[in-house]
Amino acid sequence: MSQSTSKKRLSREDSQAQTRARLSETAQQLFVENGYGGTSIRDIAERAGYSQGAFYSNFASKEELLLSLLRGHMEAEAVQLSSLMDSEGRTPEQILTELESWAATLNHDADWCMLSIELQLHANRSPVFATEFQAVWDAHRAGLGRVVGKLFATVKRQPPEDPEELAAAFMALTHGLALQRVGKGPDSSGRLIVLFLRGLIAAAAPLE
Amino acid sequence: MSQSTSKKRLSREDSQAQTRARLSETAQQLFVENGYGGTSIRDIAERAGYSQGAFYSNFASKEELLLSLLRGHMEAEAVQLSSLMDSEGRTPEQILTELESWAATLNHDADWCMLSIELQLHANRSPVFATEFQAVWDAHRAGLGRVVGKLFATVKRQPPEDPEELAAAFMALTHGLALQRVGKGPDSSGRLIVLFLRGLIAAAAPLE
Amino acid sequence: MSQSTSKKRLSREDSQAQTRARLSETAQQLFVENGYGGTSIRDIAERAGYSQGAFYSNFASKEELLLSLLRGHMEAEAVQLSSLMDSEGRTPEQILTELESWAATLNHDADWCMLSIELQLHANRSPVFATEFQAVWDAHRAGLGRVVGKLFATVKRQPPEDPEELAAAFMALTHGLALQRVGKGPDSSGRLIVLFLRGLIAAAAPLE
Amino acid sequence: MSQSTSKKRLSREDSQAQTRARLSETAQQLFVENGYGGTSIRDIAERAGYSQGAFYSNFASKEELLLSLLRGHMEAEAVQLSSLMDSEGRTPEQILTELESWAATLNHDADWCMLSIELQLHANRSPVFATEFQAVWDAHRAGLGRVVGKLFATVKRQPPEDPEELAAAFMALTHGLALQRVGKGPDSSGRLIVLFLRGLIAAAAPLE
DNA sequence: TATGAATGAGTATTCATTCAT
DNA sequence: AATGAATGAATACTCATTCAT
Repeated sequence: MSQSTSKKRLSREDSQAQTRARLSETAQQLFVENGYGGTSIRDIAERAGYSQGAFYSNFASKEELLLSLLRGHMEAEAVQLSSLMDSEGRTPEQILTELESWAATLNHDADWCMLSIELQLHANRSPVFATEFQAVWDAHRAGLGRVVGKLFATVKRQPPEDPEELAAAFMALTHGLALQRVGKGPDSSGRLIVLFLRGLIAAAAPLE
Repeated sequence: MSQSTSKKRLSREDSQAQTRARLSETAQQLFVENGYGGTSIRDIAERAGYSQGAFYSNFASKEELLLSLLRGHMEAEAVQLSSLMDSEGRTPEQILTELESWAATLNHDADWCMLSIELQLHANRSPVFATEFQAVWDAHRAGLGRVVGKLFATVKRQPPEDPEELAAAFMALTHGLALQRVGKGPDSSGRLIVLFLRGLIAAAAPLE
Repeated sequence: MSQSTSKKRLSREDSQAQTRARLSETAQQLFVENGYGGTSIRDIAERAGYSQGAFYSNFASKEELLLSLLRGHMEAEAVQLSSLMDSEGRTPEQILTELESWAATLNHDADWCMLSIELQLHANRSPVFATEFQAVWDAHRAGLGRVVGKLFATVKRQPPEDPEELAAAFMALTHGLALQRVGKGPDSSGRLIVLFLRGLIAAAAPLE
Repeated sequence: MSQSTSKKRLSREDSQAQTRARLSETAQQLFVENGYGGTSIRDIAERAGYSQGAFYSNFASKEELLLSLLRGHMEAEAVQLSSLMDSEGRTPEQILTELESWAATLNHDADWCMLSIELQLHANRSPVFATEFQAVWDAHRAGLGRVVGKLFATVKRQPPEDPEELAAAFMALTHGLALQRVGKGPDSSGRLIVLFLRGLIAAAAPLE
């Protein structure tokens, strides 16, 4: 009578999904605030309003939780990249505008960016984590690289570097700026990426 | 009897300075390897070959040691920046080459760069540390900003952005790339900075 | 409708009996491998292929399960002892051979023996358990004591000790040897018991 | 001035030795009472009147403490065995009496015996521990084996079994009886060992 | 100045057990 | 009857820090 679509009672699955989601969310906040190493499972559970045991009913370990966040990260970014790529026949100006708003969106929630830094730092320390991380990272880099390559093709100029390397540089710029910015002013990485890209195009040799 | 200027026996002061130096050095390595939070005072003391007590004879706390490293950081960078600035009458090409080698030097010891990231992360967490850190950071940013401004002046172009902001962007790029690179290939931040700068110059309006 | 005597579907009772049997069996293995204290209910349930809840549907607690194993133990041993006792008119040689094969059987499944040790250890710690354990133990000791007494009567010699004490000593020997033997060579307790018994007989005074 | 032989102040070494000794002693009691697995480091430290950290200043882990107890065990037993062996020209009766008092002494402190069982159980579970344990065990077995061999030589009889195997059987008997006896009556293992030995001698063939 | 034993709060993780489904 | 998410206390062990030597 009272379960299924009711708002009061959640089915067991939904209830666990909720617990898991709340723990994930809280963990993400805390990783950004205090770093991965500086965040204890007790902190996460307490702040999310659960027992420590509840954490272990949902995640096998702290690292597994980080991996789970990484996967969420990956999915969100894949969505954004595909919207940068899939529609045809845009002008270079349109592509640049979209790139700028891509960076802005990514970082409007500055937390995403700091989390990304925590992920990178942890990948540098845990080989297990590094393996999964690398895959996500490479995919992302390749996706953004294709956008950059497409931009140069549209303006009929030769990219002065492997577009993937340029993409990696833009990601690095974004992360480095997030590190500087924490809690301070607004994010300028979108604007700077566009500025740099315009410069590269201006200095690039025409195709052929 | 046997101390003072002898080479065998160090004066008490020198001996303490040596202890302090060895602890600092070891701490820096460990912060880079394992992060600030991931490094214990016991680790530092043990790896440096001292007791934990020796650590507390030289530093009031772990954070005080980090501040001490920050000051060393600052001095080293001030030296490098001043050598970028002080000689007159260079061609734009020379300035770019020097900028490239500046980035290369800074990161040839990639450790410096990762330590810088640890410093930034910790500044985001400890207000006490943040204050001291900000001063150092601002000075550095201003110094590098002047170099960038000088470059645009030399080529008689209008910088497309406050030179200090560009300087911050290059530092961000350098840090972001260091994060990506750990343990992997060689550093490419110098090359990329020069590439971006050439682009900006190519796209910049002439002065007046 | 479709259960009762069918072979495909077990009646609800049979199905629960099966669950209980599988949990018991698995628990016994694990107690032997890791000790009573070293075995968690989760381990038992998981290895048996059930949930933790299923455990609590069948046993009130871990100790209750141990008691259940103890009762199984008791029944099995009672069967073996009665087969040592019930047939009349055997020669001493036959009795000794049977004793040897009793020990061998008991320990061929060395697990029985290690479980017995775990039971004893736990009885030393839990008064509740000790009470039930004592009853089983005493019955077993009396039964084996009668076998020993019968042997001395058959050879018309005076036992040099209360036959029950001798029986307890043989059980102790068996357990002590099991403890030494774990995972190693074959069990020699049967042979040693016979060796010692022959000695006692050789040294014993004739009756009257 | 005031340290060294003073009773009030212990030197740092002595003070640590005392801490270590108290922790060892307490641990031994608790291992006997609750088993190795059933004893927590918190229990040990609390009962001994120290912090948990003090435990880790003295022992690297719980297992290392067990190894330390094992070594103490070994030394104590070596002393007892050598006193069984070294004086010449004893009658068989004297040797038997000494064997009886050996068993009695060993177990007068019944704790030793239960500890020995805990050691054996743990050796069956931890390969690291097993290695060290085996060495001690083998030495002990060989020592007691020599005593048994000497006894048969003295009475000019052929031992019906490798004396070392007989020795192992007596140790097993002692341990098995300790398991039965906990908290109950007095130890009878010395008496039983002598009884069995007399029997073996009575049944043994004369030397050549 | 340097030592390192000791502290007490903290770490990640596992436990037996409960209870809504 | 069986499930498994959740609990809260316990586990072994590490931490930064103190202080008598």
